[in-house]
Amino acid sequence: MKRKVTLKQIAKELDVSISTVSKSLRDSSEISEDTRQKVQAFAKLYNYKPNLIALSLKNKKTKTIGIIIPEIVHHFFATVISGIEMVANERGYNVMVCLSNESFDKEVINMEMLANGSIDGFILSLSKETQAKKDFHHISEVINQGMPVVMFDRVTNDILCDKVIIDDSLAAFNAVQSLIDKGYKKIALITTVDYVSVGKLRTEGYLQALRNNDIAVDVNRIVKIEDIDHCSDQIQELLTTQDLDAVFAVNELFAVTAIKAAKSVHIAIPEDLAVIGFTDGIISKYSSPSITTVSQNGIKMGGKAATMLIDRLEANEEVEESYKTEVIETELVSRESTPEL
Amino acid sequence: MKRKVTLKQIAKELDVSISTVSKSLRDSSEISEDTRQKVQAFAKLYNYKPNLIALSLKNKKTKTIGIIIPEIVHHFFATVISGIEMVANERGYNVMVCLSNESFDKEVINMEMLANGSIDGFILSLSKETQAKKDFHHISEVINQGMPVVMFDRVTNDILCDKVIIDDSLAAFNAVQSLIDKGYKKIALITTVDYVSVGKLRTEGYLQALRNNDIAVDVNRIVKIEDIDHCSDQIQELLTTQDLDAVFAVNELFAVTAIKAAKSVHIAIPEDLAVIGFTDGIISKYSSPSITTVSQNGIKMGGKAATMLIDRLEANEEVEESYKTEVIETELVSRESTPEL
DNA sequence: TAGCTATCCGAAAACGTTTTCGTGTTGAAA
DNA sequence: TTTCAACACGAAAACGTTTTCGGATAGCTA
Repeated sequence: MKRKVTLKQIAKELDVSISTVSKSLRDSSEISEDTRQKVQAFAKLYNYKPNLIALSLKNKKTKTIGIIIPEIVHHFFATVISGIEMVANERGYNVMVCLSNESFDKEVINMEMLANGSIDGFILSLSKETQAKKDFHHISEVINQGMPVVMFDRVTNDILCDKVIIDDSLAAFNAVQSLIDKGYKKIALITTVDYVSVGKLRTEGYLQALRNNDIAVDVNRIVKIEDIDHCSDQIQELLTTQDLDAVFAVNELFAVTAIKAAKSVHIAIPEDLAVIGFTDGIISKYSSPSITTVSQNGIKMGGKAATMLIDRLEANEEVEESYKTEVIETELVSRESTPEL
Repeated sequence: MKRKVTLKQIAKELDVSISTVSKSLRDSSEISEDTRQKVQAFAKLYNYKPNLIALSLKNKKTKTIGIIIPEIVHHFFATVISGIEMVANERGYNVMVCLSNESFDKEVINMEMLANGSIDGFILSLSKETQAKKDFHHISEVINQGMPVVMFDRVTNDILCDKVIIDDSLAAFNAVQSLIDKGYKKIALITTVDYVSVGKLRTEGYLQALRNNDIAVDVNRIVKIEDIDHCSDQIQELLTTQDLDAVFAVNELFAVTAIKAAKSVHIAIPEDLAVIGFTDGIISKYSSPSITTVSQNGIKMGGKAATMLIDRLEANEEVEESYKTEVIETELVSRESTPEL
């Protein structure tokens, strides 16, 4: 077992000073060709690599990005991480991932943990609990300490920082409009409780689309799911009690659950009922029938978030103080679940 | 913007030495009650938190675990991370995640990156390319440097270290046996090319099950997928050219692709053809029909891997040198795709 | 030969901790 | 009054870097 070699050891071995070794390895012109070569050869032989922790301490830069997301077992968030990681790696950064598990407390703890020197900046998406509580002191705190933060998807207006979002409302509007264009009229909505920001926005898009087409909004056709694990019953009730020809679900799970619920009460998809979802996950793609969905492009979101964060980290001076909100365009991916009527 | 406060600043402000501040905050009995209280109050007021990077450098411990996985956009790996993160957090560790994207080079780069001080130990699953190349020098190197490594799922016998796996062969055997028990006889296999370790093992389990039940192995019923993105054609050909009553797929994607392919050629699932998969992902659960599958329990694997790693990191001495391989039990989750015949 | 410049290298500070050891003061015991 | 222990605190080293500055040597010019 040979431990990692340090500058000091090389210096001792070669009987020169630490400074000389450091300079040699960085090809400083201060050092003679001879010494440089000798040191470099020795370093190569012993596979010297500078200790990143020491560098972090010295430079006050860790070259690491902290990511805090509600859950990783969620295709959308996984794609976002993937996007972040790609850009980060390209630009010489690593990522630390923390999961809030939708808990406010864990979000706070994780942020405080990472804020104490471990990372240069945050990319985060709010937990449900945080959104419900509307308590963002932990975020404003790290921003106050001069640490850049980029929020994505689940954001809040209460915090001023860079953001990457999609136009949830518009995307929902377009989705519902596409149903209407295809001839559907009795369109139900399966959405989340209102405090989930994206759920609320998507609901608004749905309502707007109906209104724009002079379709009366029937509250009985709207079901708001509180507990995602037990949404099946509520959805089934919706499908059996209401006369519908289409369903707009604000996420993939609601969409596929609707399909399963429909099948169990012998409603044929898509013949009797069209279904459209949100978030382009693998379920929609591989479900039978495959589900038309609003694609969020997590890779792009993550990549954009990382770019914004790193750009800010590496901005020469803190001249440009203005925060931007990037809107990633969505795309309606047409699949089998929404044929023309 | 108030930057993070350091010991030095507190010391200066209170006109005492840095040592006194440090000791006061750690409740050392060396310091008088008076001074201690004064310092602690001041520290609290200014929200002092020790700089973790400085601690890492001093203690030569980062309290961070490095994770290297082939892909994060893969439900199984996401659950493993989730499991790791849970245990790690409980024991005061953070995680850094790197993705190899199934590339050998990126795996190597990531490992070298993290090995230079950023982390205390690795948890990793090999990329396909690494498995194909059989080049593990980067792993043995970090182990040689005294850094603990725990491998999971995609492991190799060429490296001695702690491992967490499932009994792929046995699990596959059980899956196929369950089909046979239900009366299926003409069972096809959709598997990967051989260099993917788990694919090979699962194939062996399939073969063993057939042999044990005196069912002749028909190579025409075995299809090995090279490119997962274009597996559809190969699978469709299998289904149309062979006379089958069941299919065993070594992963979820193959299983669901088989279902879609079957539907497209009007083979009814599960009436005409039963399907069983591997890896308990969301697709299997939400597919229609839902797919019977071998559940791998990624949470448990991740948790176990983290426990093993941290235990080793915190072992008093390097007394216990013996590496262990933990086998996580799998479970056959019965769903709609495999009714009794 | 005196002085100057160029060349090469080392000492030391800094980043923020923790910890060991030393030191000065105080009070009490002898 | 002397001695000693207890108490309270500070100096400094250490972790591994980078970088600034100063110093030594050599060769050259005047």
